[in-house]
Amino acid sequence: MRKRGYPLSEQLMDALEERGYRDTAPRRTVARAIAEKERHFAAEELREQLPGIGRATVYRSLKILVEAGALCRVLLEDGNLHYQLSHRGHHHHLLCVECGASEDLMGCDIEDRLESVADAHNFQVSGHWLEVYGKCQTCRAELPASA
Amino acid sequence: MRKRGYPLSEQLMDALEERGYRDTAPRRTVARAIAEKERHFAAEELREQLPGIGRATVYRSLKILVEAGALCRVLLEDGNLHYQLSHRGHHHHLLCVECGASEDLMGCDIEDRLESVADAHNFQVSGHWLEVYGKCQTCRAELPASA
DNA sequence: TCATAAATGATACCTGGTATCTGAAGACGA
DNA sequence: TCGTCTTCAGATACCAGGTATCATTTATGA
Repeated sequence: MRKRGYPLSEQLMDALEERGYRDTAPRRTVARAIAEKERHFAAEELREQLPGIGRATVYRSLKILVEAGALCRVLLEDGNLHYQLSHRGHHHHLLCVECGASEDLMGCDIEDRLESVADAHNFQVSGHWLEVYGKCQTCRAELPASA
Repeated sequence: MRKRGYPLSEQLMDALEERGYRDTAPRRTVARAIAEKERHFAAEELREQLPGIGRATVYRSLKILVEAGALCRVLLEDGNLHYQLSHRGHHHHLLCVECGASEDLMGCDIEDRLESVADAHNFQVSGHWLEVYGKCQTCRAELPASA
């Protein structure tokens, strides 16, 4: 849950401290860089942006932030794995293939539908992965060719 | 579409020939190995099973079989990519996390639901990726603990 | 302040996959 | 059946993204 009134990077650090992780300078640097991201990003992209921070540290930080629910993984259409700031709790993404924007899809009824379809196969659902690709509102307006 | 009455490996070869690929001994070997698979499998697993076939050949064969629609990719819960024989056409998988079985989900109405949810966000859907994880009928019967 | 556990960064390694290149094999017309 | 042309195969080098290892540094709490 992103809260207003204090910096996003602090919220990331808080999420780590809640889970017993220490407050260190490299982690703050990573958190600040992530907090400035407006889009989903690749791990390697983040690393290149932080030449002073070790590779392992960047990857470790991403991993624990995902565990803490502050970041989530995004699977791109080309199979690459990206990260983005997360509303905690289960949700999906509408990913724009034009501009890379991503919109969160929360509290939709796709889960219910899945459950009932799976039920019909006597299958007990424990999890799922869903990413939706397409064109966002802005890009539809800019490129109305196939709208 | 898998047809009855002639070997699956022949159907795989046919799918390749339809697309202009040649009928070669290594490809037949790969096709036969794939045809015997009852589960989704990793590329590397297939390769180890075929020590006489070059690494590149195995990967190339998988690639063109996917392009030809005879195989499809499966994203496992742990993020690994596997392959499995495909009913041609768009479908999803119910993947059992206990035994690895996978059931195809065709002609369900999840797409429609996606469309309408996306519509509400002024988002034009062009594609999606969906995998469903859980427990299949057989495993539910064997391990009724959390059924 | 100090002891201790945790974190860091350098680096080696691993996994899964692709690119390159040379020789071999299939396709096909004469 | 032969010759030619194209595709294919296999070896191997390479690459990307990520993890393991380990000596050193740092945060933390008594």
